[in-house]
Amino acid sequence: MSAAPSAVSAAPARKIRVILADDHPVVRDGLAAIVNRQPDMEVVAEAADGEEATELYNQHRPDVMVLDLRMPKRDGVAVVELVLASDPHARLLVMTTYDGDEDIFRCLSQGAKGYLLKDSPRTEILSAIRAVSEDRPYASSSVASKALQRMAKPSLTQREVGVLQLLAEGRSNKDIARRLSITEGTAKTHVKAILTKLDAISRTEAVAVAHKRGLVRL
Amino acid sequence: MSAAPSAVSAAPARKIRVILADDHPVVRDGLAAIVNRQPDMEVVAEAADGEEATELYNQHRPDVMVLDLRMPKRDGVAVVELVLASDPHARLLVMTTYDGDEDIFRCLSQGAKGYLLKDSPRTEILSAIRAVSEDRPYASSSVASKALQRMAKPSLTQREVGVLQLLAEGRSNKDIARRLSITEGTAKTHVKAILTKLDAISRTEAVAVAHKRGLVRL
DNA sequence: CCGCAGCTCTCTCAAAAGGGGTAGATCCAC
DNA sequence: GTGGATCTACCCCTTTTGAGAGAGCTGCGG
Repeated sequence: MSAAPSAVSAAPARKIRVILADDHPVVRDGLAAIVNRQPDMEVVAEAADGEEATELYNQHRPDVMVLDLRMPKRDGVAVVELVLASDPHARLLVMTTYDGDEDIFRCLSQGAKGYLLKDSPRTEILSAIRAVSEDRPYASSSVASKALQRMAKPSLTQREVGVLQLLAEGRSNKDIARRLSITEGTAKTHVKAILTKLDAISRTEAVAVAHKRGLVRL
Repeated sequence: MSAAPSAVSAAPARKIRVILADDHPVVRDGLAAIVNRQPDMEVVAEAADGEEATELYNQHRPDVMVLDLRMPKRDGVAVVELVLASDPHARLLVMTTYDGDEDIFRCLSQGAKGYLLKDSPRTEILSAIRAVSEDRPYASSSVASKALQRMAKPSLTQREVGVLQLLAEGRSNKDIARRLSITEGTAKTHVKAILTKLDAISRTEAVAVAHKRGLVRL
């Protein structure tokens, strides 16, 4: 970044170099088509999974990497972590299908510069890439509002997330206790805390809420 | 189709006319890029929702329509039904993100010619389109095996599906009974049947199984 | 006409879940 | 070091759930 920081405004000479990381070939092609249609952008590499994404980032050091949140081998959160560890100035744009995925916040708090929904219109995708390439943060409007809502709501502790995961698999309190090596009473205490925090009446409702918020995986 | 049925093998003159229907612009662009790269295919229209898909089909009468299963306004199942009602020879290729979505089977049994996962490689997508355009059925290998598994397993009755939906929302038996205007006892009977058929011990586990199998929506 | 599947309703009983409160042990931050 | 959050564990009590077993009613197909 000391080598060529000269991004003088009226200089369309240097294109925004983009890496795409998504496990769906169709999505990669679609993004590539959209990006390459722009005179000031170019796709320099494509990754089909998280490992590849990390490697290709280090090989190419692009201006922006567009990252799917859910990928084989290494998910978006892990890629963000690894890439930023090796390049603290990396500009990462995280993309996901699901609105309300809890992992978005994990990515953003770890330093991803932007967040985008997969069903966004082309113009929004391009705005996001431009914003992130200039180191400006970008978030879908729907996410900005969710972020606020989320702040208001109490977050689950680590233990509670663990219990919730088992809850979502349909385990009983007794079963949860056995798996976590705690007493059934303690398991019930955690479940009660989860119900309160998620504002649910029953464990089943808690699981429904957790799915909606992307707190657990399918 | 009586006008020009002459699809003599060595006649690359007439291209396979394709309509794409998907609510994600990125996916449409990706599919369009893949299809238009082929010398013997062309995209003649794109739809962003189910209503548009139905209209455009009737306007263009393409050789193949590639349909996303989940779309705004009208989902894949409904589009398949409507299109086949107006054109019983329509060749429809249904596409979805989720493996194991129960609706696939509904589409196929209603007459969709093929099924495809969104994360399929390009070659598979093209094979599927070619197969369907020639009126040959096509299904991802993973689906073929699921179809068999599914046959073996007991299917839920209409009522049970309704109860399961409420179950997945976290409703209690009493609540389910009220909403369906039946007694709590009857609700319990249905729930018990669901537990038996899904091979679950608790209602929460039943919901987990239902999610895995795509029996309920988020 | 009979049988079967689906939906409804009833009953009993044991187990699980949920709501309330209390409290000791850590660990971390102010 | 005091306070707060977290994890652990326990108490009592009510409600809900799940298992088992019947039984009446419909509508459809053999």
